[in-house]
Amino acid sequence: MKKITLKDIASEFGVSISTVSKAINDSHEISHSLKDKIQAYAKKHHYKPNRLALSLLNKSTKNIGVIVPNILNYFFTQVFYGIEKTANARGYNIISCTSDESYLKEVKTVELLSSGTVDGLILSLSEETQSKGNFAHIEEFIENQLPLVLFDRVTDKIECDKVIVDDFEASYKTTRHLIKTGCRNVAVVSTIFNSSVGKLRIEGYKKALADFEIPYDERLNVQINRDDDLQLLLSLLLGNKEVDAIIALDEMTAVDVLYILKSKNIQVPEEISIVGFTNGRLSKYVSPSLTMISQHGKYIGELSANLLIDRIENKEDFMPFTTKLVKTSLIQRESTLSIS
Amino acid sequence: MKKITLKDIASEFGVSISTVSKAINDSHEISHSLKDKIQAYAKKHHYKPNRLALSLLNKSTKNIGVIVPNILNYFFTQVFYGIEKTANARGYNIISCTSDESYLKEVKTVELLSSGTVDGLILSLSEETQSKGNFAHIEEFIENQLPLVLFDRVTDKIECDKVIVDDFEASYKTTRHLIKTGCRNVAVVSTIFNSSVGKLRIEGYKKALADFEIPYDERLNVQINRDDDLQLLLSLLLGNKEVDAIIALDEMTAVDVLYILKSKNIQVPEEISIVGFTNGRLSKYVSPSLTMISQHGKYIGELSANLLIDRIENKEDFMPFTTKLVKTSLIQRESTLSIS
DNA sequence: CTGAAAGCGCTAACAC
DNA sequence: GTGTTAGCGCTTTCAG
Repeated sequence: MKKITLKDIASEFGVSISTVSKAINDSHEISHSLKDKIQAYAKKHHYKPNRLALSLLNKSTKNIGVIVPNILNYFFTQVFYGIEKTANARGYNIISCTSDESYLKEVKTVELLSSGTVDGLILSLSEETQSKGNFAHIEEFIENQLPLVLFDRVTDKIECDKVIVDDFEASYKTTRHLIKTGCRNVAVVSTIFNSSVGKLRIEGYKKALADFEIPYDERLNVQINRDDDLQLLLSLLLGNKEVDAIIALDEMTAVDVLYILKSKNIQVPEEISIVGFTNGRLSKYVSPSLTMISQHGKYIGELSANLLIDRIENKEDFMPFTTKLVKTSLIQRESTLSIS
Repeated sequence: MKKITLKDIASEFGVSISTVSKAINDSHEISHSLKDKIQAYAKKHHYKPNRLALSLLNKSTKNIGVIVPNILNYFFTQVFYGIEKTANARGYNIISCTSDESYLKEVKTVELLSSGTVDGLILSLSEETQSKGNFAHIEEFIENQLPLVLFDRVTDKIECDKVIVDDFEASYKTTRHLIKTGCRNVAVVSTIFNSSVGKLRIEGYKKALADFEIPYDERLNVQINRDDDLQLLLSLLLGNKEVDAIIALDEMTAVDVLYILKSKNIQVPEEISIVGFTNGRLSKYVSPSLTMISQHGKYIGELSANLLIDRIENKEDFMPFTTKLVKTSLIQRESTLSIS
């Protein structure tokens, strides 16, 4: 049995198509007897109005697009989870896409989504897009009158609602914490030095150093490219200076650093403390467990979805754009010393 | 500037709407001069045909629906990744939904998706659906002539393409491996005893025991409910008998078991070996690292997507339904003994 | 109470 | 070469 339409029901009862429509929508202008019969028939045959037709008519799809750089990253998975949950609760579906950190794929995806498939978009910029600094595709998206929420990886060049992690404060308080536990030579290992997020974290780190009158040392700021050998760069770092703490800007790197230190028989945290960004599943279970910064991904997702849907449903009122700053939490475990 | 339509362009040039359509689609029946002008105008104003209108016309949305029980589970994230990748490569978008292991949410989602939003569906049954055994919603989906691929958590009650992990073989070979390393009392800890997958794994386990003429002992088959205290049940298990190996049917449980054993000062693998299902990110990094069964999630996703899209694009030909059985790999790490 | 007609944005026969 | 018409599935005036 094929998908059933109003037309089918109409011819079945020998009435017009609009009568059927009204009957199904329980209009008062239709006689009870007819309504009952038609409704029963519709139920029996699992009639469901075609969403495409409705969307075309109402200019509202009840879909929202989500583009994240990499779904395998636990932080984004969590955000995604938060988005999905609140969007569903508010009657929206998610069209999910991955940019794979590629500028081109991001552009293509945004264009695709802007041609009528979604009522709005939640996006975290790909690394390549951020380092390129070319945002024409999202400007164009906004010109189509479609609301956009940028989260985590954002840019000043675009005016829209944003949800960002307070990365500056996060690395500031982390660095300060490390210093208070007695560390003097805090290094940073970053795989995301091109992204807005990576830069903010470096700024917070520098600010904390400055506040404690510790000079910033370029050599303690280690940038890791995709093909770089972390082991090698870490050896260089350790050869340079008496490093006593390392902040890793992502979870994977934090764990890798831990393992490299262990293989070098360096005691964590006695000799070197480690703190990592993104409190995922790994950090709790490695040994020693890692002190991490939680970004509250699920909450960020919820916030973004609510912001977007509010915007979708109040298109007339021009609310000013907001930027929500989500504070992080430092989750202390075994890889750092306690403040004495 | 609002979204631009054919109508807008038509009135701009004082021609008919269909002329514009033809011009934009580069039809030979339109004069070069007009075509050039219209195409230039369209490009300049970022004209994009409305996908909803096209979908309504072609009865093809180029969307596929994906419903997984829980996106935070790394296996499903991987499958999802695989689906996304190949669907995109073949020109399809993903509408992603989570059932949250709830029967009701699954039913609602399937119904929603069946009303014209997608060309087909990839689904892994929620645990509640499997234990309930009620598949009316997906039968109804199939009646709408929409192709369906079931993966991992499947059922015999539905005829469609399926992609499943060879869970029987997986636990068979795992159990056999453990026995060959000298273990005699292999226990199983399952949180998914209601699901098809969980049951198959128990079957494979039993078969291996039988092949080695080791009697099956009910007490070594531990079922954990969501609210149960693993620690307690494990203590009971260990009090019962000289357990020398534990197979955990999911990664989280494997890690938990490891930590509980460590807290009891039981040596892994010298006193007790551990093997877990799902080779996620945790198992490699805990200490000792865990021997795991990899289900090749990404590959399962790719396979499912290809199967579905093949079916979508060859609706006329009645290909018989296939069930693809994906073999697992046993990834040996430190939590098991080697075969001497 | 029921039906005809218009229109959402687009394409494809079929005229002119 | 260009325009008219019909139709995808549906809702919504507006007539009857």
